Amino acid sequence: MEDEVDRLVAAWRRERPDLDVEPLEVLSRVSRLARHLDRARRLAFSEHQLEPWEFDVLTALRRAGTPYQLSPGQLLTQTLVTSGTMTNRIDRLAKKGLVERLPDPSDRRGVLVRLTDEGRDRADQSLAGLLAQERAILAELSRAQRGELAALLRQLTAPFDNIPG
Amino acid sequence: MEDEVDRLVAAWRRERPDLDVEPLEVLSRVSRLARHLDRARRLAFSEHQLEPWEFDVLTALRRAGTPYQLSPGQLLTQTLVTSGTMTNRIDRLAKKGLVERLPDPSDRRGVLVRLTDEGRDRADQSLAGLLAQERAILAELSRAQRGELAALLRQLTAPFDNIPG
DNA sequence: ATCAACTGTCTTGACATCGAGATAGGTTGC
DNA sequence: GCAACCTATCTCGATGTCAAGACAGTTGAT
Repeated sequence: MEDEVDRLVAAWRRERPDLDVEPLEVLSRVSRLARHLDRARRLAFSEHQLEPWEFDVLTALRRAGTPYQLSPGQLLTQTLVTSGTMTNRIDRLAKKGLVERLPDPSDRRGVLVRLTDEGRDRADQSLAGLLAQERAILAELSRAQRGELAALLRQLTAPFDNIPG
Repeated sequence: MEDEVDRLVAAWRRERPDLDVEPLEVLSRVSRLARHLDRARRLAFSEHQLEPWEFDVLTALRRAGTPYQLSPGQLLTQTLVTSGTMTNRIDRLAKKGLVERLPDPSDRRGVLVRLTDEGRDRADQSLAGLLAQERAILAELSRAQRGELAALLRQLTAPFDNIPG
């Protein structure tokens, strides 16, 4: 089945036959798929009155295990946003009572962000919903294909995640 | 090589062993890779004093071929933004002299957005830069692997691009 | 001890995006 | 012809994000 990127690549080959646009076959699909996923996630979370950015922060804390706390800095590397954005996110989540800010006992510059009980419940509930939706999207592929795809993507993400970028 | 998603999945398996989090192996990588790509693109385009959103619009018009014009509606489906966003983008590009707005002769509700000569040059210059950068990122994979990856991604994007979503 | 360099978090202002609704023009069936 | 519906684009207000810089606290070299 053809997709929008097939059309995009065909158009470039017509307009700029001098260029090799093969990289777009992979990376334009990654960007476009991510945008589609964002929209789908926004819809899935709206049942739980949660925004995608709230989900990202709450689940990062949930994954940390008891006592469900991380520094803003640790949250940055997991969510790939800037520090100003994270400060703002924590403010809003705190105002909603889903997290609380505690002083870091071992570094007086530092802060620890801790999930409240309600925050933990919201994270748990919405994760199940997200997984159901993602499973539906991935039903296009066999289990073996999903494994292959994950492995290929890992080769591309690993350099970003390991070399400090 | 391990990436951040491996750590994320391992954490969920420890914290929520009752859930099957396999979908995250694929889709969390797609989302994170897209964010990394955004940052890399922003950097690559800054040499040409161009923002990623400007690139997206200018190249959509460039791909259309002479006379390099499309309706705002056609630009929407290619760039996956809302109509309000597109109006705003066209306004700003027009103010910079990179596109111009013309009335659609066949539909008086409609508008045609046309690339100026300078807009076409900027699109052509920045495309070459983007491709060079993307090639570097994809050097992690063999040509055959890139082909496989593109094919697998196409299976996921095709439903979004074809069923009106 | 002290000073310079570094780190972690927050502040600020500019700006791009979204969603909902407004407006004007087109289309269809009767 | 005309009424009801549809479509294309734009307007507006709210909001989330970023980049750059401020600030307090920490670390390492001397």
